[in-house]
Amino acid sequence: MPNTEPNGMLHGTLDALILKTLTWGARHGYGIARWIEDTTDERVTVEEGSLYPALYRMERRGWIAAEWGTSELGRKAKFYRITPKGRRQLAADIEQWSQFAAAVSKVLLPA
Amino acid sequence: MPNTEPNGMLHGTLDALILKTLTWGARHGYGIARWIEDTTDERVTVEEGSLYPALYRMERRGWIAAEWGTSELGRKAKFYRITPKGRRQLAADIEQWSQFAAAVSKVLLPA
DNA sequence: GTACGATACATAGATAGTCTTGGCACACAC
DNA sequence: GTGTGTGCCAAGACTATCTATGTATCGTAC
Repeated sequence: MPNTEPNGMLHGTLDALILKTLTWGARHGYGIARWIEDTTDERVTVEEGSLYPALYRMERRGWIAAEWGTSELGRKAKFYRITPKGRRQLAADIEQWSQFAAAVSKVLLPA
Repeated sequence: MPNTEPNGMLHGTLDALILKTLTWGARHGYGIARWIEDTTDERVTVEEGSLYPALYRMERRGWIAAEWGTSELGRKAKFYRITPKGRRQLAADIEQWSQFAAAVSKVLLPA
């Protein structure tokens, strides 16, 4: 029974998830969302109304770069790749997530 | 070097952190914030502008109950305790956090 | 005697990001 | 010819956090 993630828990982690996805190669927006959902067994879902604003935001900040191309199924699609600046951001985000997740778990799941 | 948590990463977890804190006994708002920061080695900080609205919200929802009393230092303070409804909510929140954190870590920190 | 930091609560407004909903376009299967 | 999957986009609502500020008391240092 997937979809354990309802409210705004993605807050602050969506960017990192997208950046990390792109380290495996360029992908279009739709493909990014599918990949994240597949990888998390549908426990993290990415709504399109969250995905595209996030992509614009990150492109504006220079973390990713976009280019129009053709999808595997022959459709017009915009492909994103991660930039060097994006990789630095990702590294910082991952460090931050690790610290934060460990801290929260220490409170919520004490031995 | 504490304070690794900047932006709105607390989103969706603050309630659970507060509820969990109260399972160790009734506390006033200020004490809750101090306890969370101490327990996480200052890696999670709780701003007062986030704390008090959260307490009101949870009281309104019946997850916690408030009562005026006197602090350890002899000051007037409002003490909160967790209700049975709050305990059920906490259990659900913890389950949700575990699933979510595991899913995100699977993406961000692959072996 | 006053300036400061810690304790303790409270509110207003800004901010930011996600979610809801809807629309467009194409392809394929039934 | 209808539905489902692919793919993009935008407007607005929503919600929670953060910033900033205010109140008040107390102890301590100067």
